[in-house]
Amino acid sequence: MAATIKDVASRADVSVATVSRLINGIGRVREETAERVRKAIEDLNFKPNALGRNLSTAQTRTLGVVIPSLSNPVFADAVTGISAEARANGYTLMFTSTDYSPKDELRVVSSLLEYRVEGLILTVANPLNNPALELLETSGVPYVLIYNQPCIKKHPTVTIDNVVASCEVARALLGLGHEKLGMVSGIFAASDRASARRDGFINAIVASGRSCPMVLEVDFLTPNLDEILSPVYADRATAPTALFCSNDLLAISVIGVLGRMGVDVPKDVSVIGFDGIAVGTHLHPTLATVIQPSRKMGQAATRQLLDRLAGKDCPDTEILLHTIRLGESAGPVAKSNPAINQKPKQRRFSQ
Amino acid sequence: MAATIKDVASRADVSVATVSRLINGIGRVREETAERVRKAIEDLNFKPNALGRNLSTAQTRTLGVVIPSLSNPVFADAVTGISAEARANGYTLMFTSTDYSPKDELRVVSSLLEYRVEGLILTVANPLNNPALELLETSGVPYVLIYNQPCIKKHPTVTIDNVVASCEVARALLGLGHEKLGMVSGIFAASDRASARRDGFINAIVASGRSCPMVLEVDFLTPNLDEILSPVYADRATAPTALFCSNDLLAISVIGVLGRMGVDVPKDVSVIGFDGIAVGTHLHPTLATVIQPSRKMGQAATRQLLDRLAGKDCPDTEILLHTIRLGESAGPVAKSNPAINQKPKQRRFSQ
DNA sequence: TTTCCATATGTAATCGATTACATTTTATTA
DNA sequence: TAATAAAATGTAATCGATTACATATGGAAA
Repeated sequence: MAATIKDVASRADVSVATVSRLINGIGRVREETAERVRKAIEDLNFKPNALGRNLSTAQTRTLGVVIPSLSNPVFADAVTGISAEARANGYTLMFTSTDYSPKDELRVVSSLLEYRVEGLILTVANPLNNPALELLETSGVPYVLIYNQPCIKKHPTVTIDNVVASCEVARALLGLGHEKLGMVSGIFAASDRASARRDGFINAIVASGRSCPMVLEVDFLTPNLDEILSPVYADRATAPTALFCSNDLLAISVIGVLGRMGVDVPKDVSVIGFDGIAVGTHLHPTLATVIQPSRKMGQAATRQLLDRLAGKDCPDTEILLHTIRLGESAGPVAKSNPAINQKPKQRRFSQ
Repeated sequence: MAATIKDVASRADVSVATVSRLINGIGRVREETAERVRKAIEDLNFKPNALGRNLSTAQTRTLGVVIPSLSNPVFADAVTGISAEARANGYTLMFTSTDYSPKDELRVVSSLLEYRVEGLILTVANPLNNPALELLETSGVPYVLIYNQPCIKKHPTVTIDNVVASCEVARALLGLGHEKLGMVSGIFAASDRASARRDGFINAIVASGRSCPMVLEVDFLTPNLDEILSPVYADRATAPTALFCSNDLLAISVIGVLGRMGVDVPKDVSVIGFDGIAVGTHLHPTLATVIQPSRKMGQAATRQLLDRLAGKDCPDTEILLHTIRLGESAGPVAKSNPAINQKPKQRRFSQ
């Protein structure tokens, strides 16, 4: 099949050692010989077999990436950062997505370990009592979590402070005069981020002396947002005038659904998301959000992983800075209350 | 470091052959012995080293994926499809993005070949005279293009018919009564898709006896859309009443920019995109577009690649069906032409 | 008990590189 | 020119699996 180093060696009439030395630029090779070898490589269209090399050197120069899904641009952005930083350092990625399934997490990590990735970057559903992470710990292969919340287990993590950011969101909305706040969130069980964002949001509101805001939990994969939001906004007098959504995609959907219900954003309701995905800046109105430096996060995680591989010791948790962007979708609360509209309504409270 | 098959063998007091047989379920092993070996594997936390296995079997069960960018959800969706189909067949992905740089294409393909991926799925900037594809051809490793246009070189390709789809877009817009059509496109040199979409669009219009529409080429990475669109829409009497954008992200940006310029979509101008990314359905107005079955495309490409690996022969070009979605962003041309720019008011659509 | 065969297990070559060490060739110096 | 150092190259073990083939073991049939 493909040419091997032996084929090259015999064609150039040298030993495999000489070919190897030339390929890797180690040791000296006479220019005359080198020329012969180069020609043989060219002629045979030889590419060194990374399997042989890796087996011999016990280095694969390969990193594993495990994320829930590429459908959310926030992960895609992180992977872009990881990919760039990895390639800049001569590493190739073995990539897998888990569709938010913990069972897949374990299977996938196990498979990556067999391929002897030198390290892994991952986002898991929940880092607490996570079998995949436990497997990683016993295996001794370095890894870094991104997006996940720091937890008691002290997994190496690069992330932002979701709780603080969500507090800031609450304060910003209160600062705009909103008194009736609400949160629309993805499933908490599937995401420690969503939980942290809820906690920060609620805490800030409660700390300000107000009562607990309405929290709507929606399954992001099959969103029937209409059904959930329309009863709430049937009575505008009691409905929230500002909604915090646990991620930008959700926020965009919420704005769309509200629009179709005749509720204008931001005139009637302010909406703010979380993530800072690029498309948000192009919308009209532009999306208010918490910007995570996703690409940089991927880069930083890769950087840290490479440092760990090099034996440097790194802080367990690396917190990157977020930014709040008060886009056009969030504005001051409307002065006057719209016409009263009474209808029985049902709400789903969480927590 | 990590336990090897030898460690397991000596701990279970058997030969490596027996361990190997047990792991792979080949041949017979006495239950009593099997139990000892299983225990040793458990005790040592042994994971077979894929490098050794692959070297010996000359199979890596690995596929390479090369795409321009994950920032466009259309590629992310395809990768999702690839990932799912690959995993279902026991394959792992080696993933790389090229940032639309042909130089990176070659480098990256070369690297994947060294890792001995069994096949590749890729989207390149331009399949004509592409060094990366030439390398692939001489190497004999099977590959399948996705999204790329079929060309003279007969590369195996899974795609939709961009030309036909764009013709349909033109006809649909004409059918809505629009006479002044325009196209906003990404750089043609960086994408054979963009070129094909332009060609189909223009051809259909010219074939209908009308003159060539306005075509605006914009650099997608640093979009100064305002500067390009505002002179055009300074004079509404001559400006296009319908814009075809070469992809959805661009269409979303265009709608945003128009909105900020006081031009309402779809009342003043209809906008239709291309790709069918998920977020488009959640916007208000929902995005009119050409839906590519991206996920399915990734799946089909993987399927075809596996078939090729299995020695089946496949058609060079596999064309999947697209769908035109006339979302709310495209509507009938306005009856009367506003002589003077007027500020848009609250929009309200039913259905 | 002996023979024979199926089953179970072991031995050692192999995959394609790297690399320590040995050996040969070339250049330098006296 | 011989002695010696430096440079160039070769030999063979090694990485961790698989697997063809050889051998050992045990039970059934003769």
